[in-house]
Amino acid sequence: MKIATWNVNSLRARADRVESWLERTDVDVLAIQETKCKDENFPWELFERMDYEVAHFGFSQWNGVAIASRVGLADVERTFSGQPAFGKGGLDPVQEARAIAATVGTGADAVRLWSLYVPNGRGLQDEHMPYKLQWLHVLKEQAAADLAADPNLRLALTGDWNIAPQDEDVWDIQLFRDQGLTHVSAPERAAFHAFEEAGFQDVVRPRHPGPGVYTYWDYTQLRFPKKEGMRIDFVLASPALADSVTDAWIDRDERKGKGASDHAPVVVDLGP
DNA sequence: ATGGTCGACTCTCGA
Repeated sequence: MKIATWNVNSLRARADRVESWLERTDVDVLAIQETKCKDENFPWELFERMDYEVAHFGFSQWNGVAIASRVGLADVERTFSGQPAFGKGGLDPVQEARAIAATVGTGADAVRLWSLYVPNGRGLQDEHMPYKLQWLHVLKEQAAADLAADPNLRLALTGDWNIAPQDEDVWDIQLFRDQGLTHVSAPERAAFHAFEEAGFQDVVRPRHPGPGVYTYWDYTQLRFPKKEGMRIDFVLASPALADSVTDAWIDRDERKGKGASDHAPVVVDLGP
């Protein structure tokens, strides 16, 4: 079973790309982030044509997450337990469409999989930053509790984490430091590492160590042709799931050409 | 062979 995660930056704008990518790569399960649509605008027919079941969680032009699977899609859950809502300036907090889960595969091969779009944070002093950190903290607590309840759990936390955990995960760490940019700060990295301390493993990095290995390149300033990217999309696997990984890679080629998302897909092969 | 934002949607914001 091959699983993948991909921030598509609008599913409608990327529909042709997603369809041809699914045909080409033969993945069984795709976790999607930034669908940027509500259900009524979702390209359901794309997945029907391809014989994938799909579950979507999106209610505006912002965020939006989905899971498509051709190996079963059960027990869909929208938002994780205790997921913080974002409230600003005294307005009512809004629960954003940033997390959806499903059980994919069957029998001993079944995987509980989350498609996650972690809040960006926007700025080190922005009110979105404590929201991001709290969001991650609660998710980690939930995932750790799930794992404690069943140490053999096959759990995949996949998506756009909006964190570069190591200095080599950005093209110029000094630039990020000098400009006080997000994604590399100590609190963000601590929030990410807490998942690793809880037993979850990045299953791509061991197979594709850096530097210079990225999953995202900004559209501006020729970042892609200049190889100036960030590694911010991850598949974190529980120990039992990590044990069954046979291969993992970043499909950098998908970032090429006109009409690409600014993120590349990340693919994990769990074997036959 | 990859090229100087892009996407949703309003007159701008989020990434």
